[in-house]
Amino acid sequence: MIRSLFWFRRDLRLNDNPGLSLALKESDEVLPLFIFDREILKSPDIGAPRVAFLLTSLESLGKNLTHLGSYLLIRQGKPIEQLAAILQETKATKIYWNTDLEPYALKRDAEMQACCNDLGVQVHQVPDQCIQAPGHVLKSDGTPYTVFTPYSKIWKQQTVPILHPRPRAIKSPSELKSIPLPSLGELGHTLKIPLPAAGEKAAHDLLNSYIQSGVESYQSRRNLPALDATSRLSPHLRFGTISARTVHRAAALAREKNPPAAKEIDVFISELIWRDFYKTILFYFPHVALGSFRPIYDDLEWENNDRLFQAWCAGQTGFPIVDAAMRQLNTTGWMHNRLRMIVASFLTKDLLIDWRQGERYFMQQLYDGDLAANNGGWQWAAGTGTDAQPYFRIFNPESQAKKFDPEGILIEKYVPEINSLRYAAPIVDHGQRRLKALAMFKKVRG
DNA sequence: TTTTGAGTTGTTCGA
DNA sequence: GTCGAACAACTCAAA
Repeated sequence: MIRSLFWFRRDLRLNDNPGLSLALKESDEVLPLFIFDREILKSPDIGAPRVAFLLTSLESLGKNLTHLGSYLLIRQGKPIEQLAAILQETKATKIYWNTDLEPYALKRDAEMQACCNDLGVQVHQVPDQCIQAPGHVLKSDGTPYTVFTPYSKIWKQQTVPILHPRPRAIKSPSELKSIPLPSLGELGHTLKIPLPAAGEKAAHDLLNSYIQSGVESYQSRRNLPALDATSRLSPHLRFGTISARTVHRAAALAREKNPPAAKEIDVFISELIWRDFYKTILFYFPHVALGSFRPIYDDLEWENNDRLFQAWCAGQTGFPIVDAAMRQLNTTGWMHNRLRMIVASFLTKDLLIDWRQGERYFMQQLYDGDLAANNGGWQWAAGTGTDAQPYFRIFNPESQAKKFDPEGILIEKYVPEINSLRYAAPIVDHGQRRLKALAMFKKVRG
């Protein structure tokens, strides 16, 4: 009788879960479990939105497991200690998990692997996060790409892995002592904004409705934040309540069925490739998590004025499009991609504040906050990253607003006081700050 | 090794 | 108002 553990982390689903499928195939009994990691919970990058989304996703996962005749074992503490205890309690001889490519996770998992080696427990780590795992898209000399366009060209030549069907039943060992799912308050957070529907069903509902109407006009409408023209799948991809492969498959089928919309849908697929690209960059160049991809830019002399930073966070800069964007973030836990670029450019190039401060604020406020994607986006905007925006390309908040919110619908929604005396005066002069930013970059470029 | 072409998402200036 | 060039030469990828 073979008894295994399956460790859920960022893959909170039963559909297309390659690690879980493998565990079920190779075992008579599988115990599914999740561990609240104190290390992660106390990170300053964690905010109430993500913890709340996690809790709801776990609740839903637990119910779904119950329907399959199993259950979700929950523990809290240091993963390696908890897992060692569970291995002992169950006498399981194998453990499965899907690979997580973040630096902290890689280190933690390597330690767990070593611990299992000592205990004589077999470990199976299964690639899952990317559609094309790092190593599948490399230059001809075997090294990783650092430029997106050639990366995406090779990416598209690869075959996309098949989807793993949802298990029909899961046989688990008799119930172990589980802690009840903690409440948000118990984890030290309070949620002050609406919580989007979490869990696998919500993710599939979102995908289906977006594929039915939305994806066929992605390219034309994706840059207009006043329209609800994007999929909103990002938190689900973040927590794995849906797999990127599943999203890709649905988009690829829609593309086949609707050839006139192929170009529109290709841009949507391209965003999935960007997701793989930044995960791969983080995997091969983990220093990006702490500093610039190009070390020369670690010498930039940011002003880091705290009053300006607070005004940016609060959406009180006096620049309507920036304030609307920040208020969208603060009140919904989500920000449209076009707006993310605008506020990132504004923080770095107008306020001359280190991109890492903005990166952290985003992580605290976003439901979809993901290290690789968020870091990649911020480094792009700051001009410090791979494929960096040329440093002289500085967004003008006014022309961006004119181009992408021409009727001022978004601004009106989030900054209703726009035409009254109550509205803040601009906290900086864009023209002057632009020149200052150019000078700041010129200094480190010699 | 050397050479060549290209690079997510822009802005400003001057004709 | 519109349009093309400059921004500043840099780095990467591939031949």
